[in-house]
Amino acid sequence: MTRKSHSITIRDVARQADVSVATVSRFINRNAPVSAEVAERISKVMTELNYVPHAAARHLATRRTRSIGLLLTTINYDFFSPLLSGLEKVVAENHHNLLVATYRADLRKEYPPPVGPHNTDGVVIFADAVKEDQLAQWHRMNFPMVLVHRTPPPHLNIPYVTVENKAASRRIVDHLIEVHGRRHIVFTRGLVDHEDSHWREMGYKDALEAHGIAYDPKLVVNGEFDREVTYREMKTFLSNNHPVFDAVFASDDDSALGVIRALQDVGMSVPDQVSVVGFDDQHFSCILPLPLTTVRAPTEAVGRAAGQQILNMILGEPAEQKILLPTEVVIRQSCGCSARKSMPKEVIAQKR
Amino acid sequence: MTRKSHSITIRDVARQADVSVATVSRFINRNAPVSAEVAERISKVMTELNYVPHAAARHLATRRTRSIGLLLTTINYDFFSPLLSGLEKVVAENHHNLLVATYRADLRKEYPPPVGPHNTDGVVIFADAVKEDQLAQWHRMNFPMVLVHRTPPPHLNIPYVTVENKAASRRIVDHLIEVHGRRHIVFTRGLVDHEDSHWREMGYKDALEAHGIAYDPKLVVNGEFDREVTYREMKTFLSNNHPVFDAVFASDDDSALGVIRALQDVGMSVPDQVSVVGFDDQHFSCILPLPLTTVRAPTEAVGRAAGQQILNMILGEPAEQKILLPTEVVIRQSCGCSARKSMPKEVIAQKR
DNA sequence: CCGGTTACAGTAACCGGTTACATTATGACA
DNA sequence: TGTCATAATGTAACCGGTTACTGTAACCGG
Repeated sequence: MTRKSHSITIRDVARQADVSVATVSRFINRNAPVSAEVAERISKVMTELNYVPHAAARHLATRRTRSIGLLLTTINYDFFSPLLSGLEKVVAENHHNLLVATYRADLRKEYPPPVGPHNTDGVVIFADAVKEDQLAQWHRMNFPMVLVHRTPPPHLNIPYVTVENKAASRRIVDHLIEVHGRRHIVFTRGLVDHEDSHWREMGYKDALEAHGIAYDPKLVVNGEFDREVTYREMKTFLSNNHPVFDAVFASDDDSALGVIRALQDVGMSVPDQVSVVGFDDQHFSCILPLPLTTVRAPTEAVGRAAGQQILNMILGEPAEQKILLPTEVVIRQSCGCSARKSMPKEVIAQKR
Repeated sequence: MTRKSHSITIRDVARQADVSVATVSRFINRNAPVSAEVAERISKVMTELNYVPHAAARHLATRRTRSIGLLLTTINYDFFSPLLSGLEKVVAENHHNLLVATYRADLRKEYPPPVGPHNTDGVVIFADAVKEDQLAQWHRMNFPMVLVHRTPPPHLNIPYVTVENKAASRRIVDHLIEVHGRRHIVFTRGLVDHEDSHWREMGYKDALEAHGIAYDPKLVVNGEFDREVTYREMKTFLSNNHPVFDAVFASDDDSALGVIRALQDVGMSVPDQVSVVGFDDQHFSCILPLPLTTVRAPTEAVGRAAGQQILNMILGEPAEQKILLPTEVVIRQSCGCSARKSMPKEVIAQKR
């Protein structure tokens, strides 16, 4: 209110340095030669006046915001920490800003996305944070986008970066079958609209089929990538008369925790009676009482790659249509493999 | 480049709806009466044209960006996930945007802070992300700021929100002394410039003094709030001839992990020989092989409070000068208290 | 010495909104 | 009926930068 805020402008600098605003602008942006003498004068006045160019004015004139948006469904989840970290790093290195926003489904009717062409030069979109029609519209107007942990809808060639879900899921379920002789494997599904969940389930099915095991929909439990939900659903599963099972492939590490707890509740021992494996290799997975056998997803690298991509697109340089980062099965003990006697080395070595 | 981007402007809408730009503006901002008939027309044209006001133009005209900045030293740390989550929630609820930026010390010489008055209507500053002279300058120009996990320098009455460090540290060290009879307690210090670390050390000293135990600087180890650093420093500590000790108060949970690993390396048993306690109650702390006795810091609430504060300041409403959120000692097993037989309930119940 | 290039600098239009001020129509009230 | 408040709308200046266009002086090869 009444922020008269005699903010000092480029004209103040120009006047004080006895040059034109154009010259000051050129000096700031180094996009045209300025004599050493004048440069010196401008520079001095700028620090004297503590001048910082007004971003909005610059944006308006250049039609570039130098900021990129990140659209998430939620932040409240450890998973996003490395993603954000990787993204912010490359965005900052390239002198851009990062606008982080969530766009929950219930807001979609009433408001347009909080970040978009009006706001940013491009956006990174996680999973199903925005709907297809919005993607299509932005695509039509050539607005730079990179999808993360999802693929574009058909006929929209929007670059995306995600991780190898299916093959790794296949391998970790193979491990359960081949090494531990498990044949009745529960899958706790993630969020239904989530491609990660879909492909992890595909990998699961693949593994079953490859070993001549029939897919039994009764062995699939909903978990929503959530520890608590998975716990509840597993309890329900266990309290009804359920098919025999001897292993659980949880769609992520967090839900694996819910699974383990539910099993312990009813007195089933992990990993002796039931092997449990997860996905993601989150920060906590290696330091659990029963270190989790899981699939390592390079989430920080996903963030970096997405940042690199969106910056390329903004600069008009070519972007990869598809970046699929490799994942890796990490054998620990929750599947039944032998225990080490102390906390694993990686507790320490693991990059934060 | 050559993004001709015939972005549709308010004048396009005005022309098509056969009204003036002022009327359209008034309709959009609902800050002056517009006849129902005209409103209808404008509304229709707007959706037809898919018009979204250009943020920069609006910012320039109103001198308000409707976005608030968050300045961190680093993101790569699970600790920030709940902070961000809480902050983003209230910022979004109040129709503002969140600009997340890191400002590492090595950038400070060369660049001004990536977020500031040129960019945002106010900033939330974590710990020592910006230096005192910068704080002073912003304060002088009345730029809204809220400090988080730090207090303002003397004579700058900048509102801050942080957690109760000293009293809780005192209590958890009391616990070590009174319940477990420990009297030779190592403290692994956090980052030296970090107030949290400072006050946690003060609480530690208080507890010692209250029990007539002399403070021994040889029992203080540097840890920098970092698992790996703490591990290394503890190893160094243990390999030189060190004073006898029977407990460790780590300045945060992450470093407690490093401590435990270092102790296990040299064959000391936790908690039998040495009690270990931490601070923060991070997401993983309750699911460790040895669940950590620690102090719960309400980090998500800190984020929410900071958001509320900065929004108040921006709206010119009064802000609390100081918000000190309570912390709570959480007794688990790493101090030597009795174990429960399965994973603690809170693994499930804990809010994500 | 001349035409042409280049280095350097200034003027002013423009980016797309907001809003102070002006204008007209309308209804209320004395 | 004249006065006044109010509703509804328009005109144009302004926010603080960038940049197209223009101009001058210095420099260069012939």
